[in-house]
Amino acid sequence: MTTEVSPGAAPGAEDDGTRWLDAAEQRAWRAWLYSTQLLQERLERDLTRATGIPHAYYEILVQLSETPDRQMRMSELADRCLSSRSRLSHAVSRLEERGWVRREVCAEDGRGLLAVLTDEGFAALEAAAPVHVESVRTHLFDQLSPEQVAALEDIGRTLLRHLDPD
Amino acid sequence: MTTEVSPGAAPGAEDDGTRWLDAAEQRAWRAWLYSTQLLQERLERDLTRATGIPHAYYEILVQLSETPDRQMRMSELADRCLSSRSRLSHAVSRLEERGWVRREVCAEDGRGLLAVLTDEGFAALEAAAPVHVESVRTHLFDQLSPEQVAALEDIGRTLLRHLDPD
DNA sequence: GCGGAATAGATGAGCCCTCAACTACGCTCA
DNA sequence: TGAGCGTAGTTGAGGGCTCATCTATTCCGC
Repeated sequence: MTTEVSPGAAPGAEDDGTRWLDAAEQRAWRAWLYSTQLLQERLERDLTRATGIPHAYYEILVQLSETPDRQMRMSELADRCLSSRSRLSHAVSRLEERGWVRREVCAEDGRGLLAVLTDEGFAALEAAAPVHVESVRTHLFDQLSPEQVAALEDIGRTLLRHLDPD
Repeated sequence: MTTEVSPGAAPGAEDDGTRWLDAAEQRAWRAWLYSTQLLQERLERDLTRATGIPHAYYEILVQLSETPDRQMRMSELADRCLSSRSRLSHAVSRLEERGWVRREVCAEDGRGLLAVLTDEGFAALEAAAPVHVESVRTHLFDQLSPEQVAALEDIGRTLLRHLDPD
């Protein structure tokens, strides 16, 4: 039994209707699975060790910082961070405890809340950004040729059209 | 402030020594980050909903099933699963509770333990495999051209040489 | 053989995430 | 105007992971 190849693929190749992976797909799958897992763990570890900020929280700070008044509705923030509402709610609570974000009531919609990036939060992001970029560069872009970078973008965009059609 | 581009990149482009990302790198980074995140979440959700098996546990069952006697030293299993010793130890405990794996003392090394895949564990893997392959095919390979699949393998291998030089 | 370093693995605290409720507010239509 | 439905966001339980720590065993040099 292998991951994605039929249990009997080598000898008998029974047909159970499953579209098992061929050898090239199997190799690509393993390469993607292992490289993304290791890269994510590496980036996460570099960032948290140096700054104490998990990448998911870093992403929240980034999204808020990119907005004109450094504030955003919770649900829009969740969408931009590819986060569930629940996850964002928990995360913003933690960021509030650190004093990096605060919640404000939303004037237009009594149900809504605004997440606001504080000056402390912005400072934390400014301190973390160079560390994180260096890590991304070291473990990703320094390893790839310009052609590979272009292919990576192409593949990523292709997958996003399917996974997140907006 | 953007993720990987200097805070002042647009107007002043101050030089603080950080090797910020250029526009193409920024696009590739976002495409990789979002697509891997969504794809992993999607595969994880498909697998756990249909079978109750998290992907990390599935990987353990796969590795054990690929070995001749369906057993392996804990530390080798951890290496093959790209897992920490601690993570594997916790995971095998959960798998033992389900009756899918059992631990056996290792004859050659009194410190060591063998993780053994049970018949129930093998059956669980056999049931889960078609579901998982279908998910991988639907969300990954059905979306990509053969050239993209080849590029994906190439990029993954390149990154693995750096991240996991064995 | 014996003392110290290295290796194998387990364990528990703490953190993050998911999932399934749950509250609160707005919108629509009779 | 108020019943019902949809939307915004929160909450708590439960599970998986990390990190530091701990025990047990083996290896190695003297």
